[in-house]
Amino acid sequence: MSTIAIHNSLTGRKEPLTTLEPGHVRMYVCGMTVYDFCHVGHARSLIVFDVVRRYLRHRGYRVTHVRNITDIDDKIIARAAENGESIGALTERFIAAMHEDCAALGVERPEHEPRATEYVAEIVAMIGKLIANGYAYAVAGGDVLYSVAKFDGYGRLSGKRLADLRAGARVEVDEGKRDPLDFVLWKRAKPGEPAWDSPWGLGRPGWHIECSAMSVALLGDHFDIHGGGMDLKFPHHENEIAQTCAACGSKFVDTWMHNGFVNVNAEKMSKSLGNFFTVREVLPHLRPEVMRAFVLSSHYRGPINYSDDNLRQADASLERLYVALRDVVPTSPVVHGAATEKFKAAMDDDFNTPEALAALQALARDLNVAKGAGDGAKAAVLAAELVCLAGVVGLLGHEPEAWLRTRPAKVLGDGTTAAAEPDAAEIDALVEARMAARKARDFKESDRIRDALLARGVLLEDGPQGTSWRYR
RNA sequence: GGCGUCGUGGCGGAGUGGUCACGCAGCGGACUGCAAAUCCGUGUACCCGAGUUCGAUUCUCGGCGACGCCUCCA
Repeated sequence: MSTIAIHNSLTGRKEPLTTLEPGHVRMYVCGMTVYDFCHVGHARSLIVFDVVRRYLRHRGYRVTHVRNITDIDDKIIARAAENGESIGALTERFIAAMHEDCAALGVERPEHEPRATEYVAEIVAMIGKLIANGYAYAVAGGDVLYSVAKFDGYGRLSGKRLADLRAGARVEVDEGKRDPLDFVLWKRAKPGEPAWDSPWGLGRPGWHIECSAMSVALLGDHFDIHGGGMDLKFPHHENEIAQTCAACGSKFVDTWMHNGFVNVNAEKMSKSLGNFFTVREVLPHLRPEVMRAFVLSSHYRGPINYSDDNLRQADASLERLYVALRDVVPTSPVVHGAATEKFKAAMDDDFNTPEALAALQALARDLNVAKGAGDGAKAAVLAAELVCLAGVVGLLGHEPEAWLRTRPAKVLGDGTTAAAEPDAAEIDALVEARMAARKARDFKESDRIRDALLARGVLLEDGPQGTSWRYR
C-alpha cells in the first residue's frame, strides 16, 4: 500500500504520513475567533482540512479531528462592548453562524470543538507547569509571560531567529517584560472584563495557550497533525510549540500543515484591508459546491485568487462533470479503475486536489465516450466511480438534473436580485410547444422558442430521448 | 531591514531533466434541421541572465518582479 506524503511546514519537505497509533490520525486545526462572520478565507481553511479529514478516512484511517473555538479575547471583548451585547451572547451568535456556514459548505463537524472558556482549568494548570519548569514568570501586575529565550527551538517552525525578531520588533516593551518577544500566557483582568480565578489573580488566558492546553487535553501531548492558515505559523503556532514542549517535555506535533491565503486582486483577503467577503453574503449567489470546487482547483498551500471569473470557471468545470452524469444510473458496487489510481496518487501526494480533479475530468471524458457509443453498462460503471471519487472530496453530491436545473439568484450590479426566471412548469410547456413545432418542421417557430428561453437563461438541448433543459 | 513563498500558453492551474496535465475561452472537424452538449484535432507555455548537463521550464548561482510573515488574522 502506498503511503500518503504530506508537506511538513516544520521541516519544509514532504514526508510520509506516520501515525503514533497505527491507523489513527489525531489532528488539531485552529478554528475561529468568534466575533464576526466567517469570510472566504476561513472557508478555504475549513474546506481544505475537511478534505484532508475526508481523504484520510477514505484511506482507512480513523480520524480524531479537533477544531477549537476561541471565545474569549481582546477583540471579542471590544466587539461586545461596541455592540452593547454580552460576551456570551456575542460568541453564541457567531458560533451558531459559523455552524450554519459550515453546514452550508458541506464541512463536516469535527469530533471535538473545544472552547477556550471551557478549558480554563487546564490552561491554568499548564501555565503553572511552565512556571515550575522555569519557562514562565509572573509579573507584578498579575500577567504571566512566557520567556522565549528559555526555549531552545524557538523560531524553528517559522524560520526565524530571535535576534532577527528582536531587530524587527514593533511591539512596545511592556513593563515587566524581560524580553520584548516574551508573550502573555495569562492576562490580568481589567475592571469589568470577564475573569477567572488563578494563582496569579483574576484574569484570562492569552491567545496561544488555549490551543496548547486544549490539544493536549483532547489529543495528548504528542499527536500527528496540526493545521491552520499560513498566518498562524508565526507567532501562534511557534508559541504553541514553545508552550507545549516546555510544559510537557514532549515532541508535541509531528506534521504541521498550513494552507495558503485567499487573495483579492493579488492581495490577502483580510479584515484590515476591508477586502473580504463573508460566506453568508456570498453563498446565496454561489452554490456551496462551486465554492468547494474553486478552493480545490488550486493546491492548498498556494495562494488562490477570489474573483468572479475564477468562480465562473470553477462552476463551468463542475458543470461539465454533472453534464457527464446526466441520464446515467451509476452501478451499485463501485468498480475502481484507472481513474481511481490517478486520483489516489494525486491525493496521496500532499493532497494535490488540482491533479485529483483532473482525474475526475478524464473520467468524465471516458464516461461521455461510453455514452456516445451507446455503451450504457460501461457508462454506469464509470459514473459510479466518478461519483464515488468526487464524494471523497465532497463534490458531486447532487442529482445531476437537480444541479443543472437549479441556480442561485443572480445579483445585479445594483445589488438587487434579477427578475425571476421561468419555472419548470413554464419551461416544460414551452418545450412541448417547441416539440410540436419541430414535428411540423416549423423550425422558425421552434428556434424562436429556444432563443426566447435562452434569453431568459434557459438552455435547451435536443438529444436522442427528446429535449432537455438547464439553466445557464 | 530580516525571513520566506512564488513567477507556466488568452485566463485559471498541476507537473516534469529529454512523450501527455486538466478546466475555461478560441479555432477546425464530426454529430445536429440549425443549435447546445459530446467526441476528435488544434496553440512553437514555462520571468531574465549565467552555470551544470548530450539535453533544463524542471537542478545551481545571480537579477528582476509579485506576494506573505516579522503586530491581531484561516
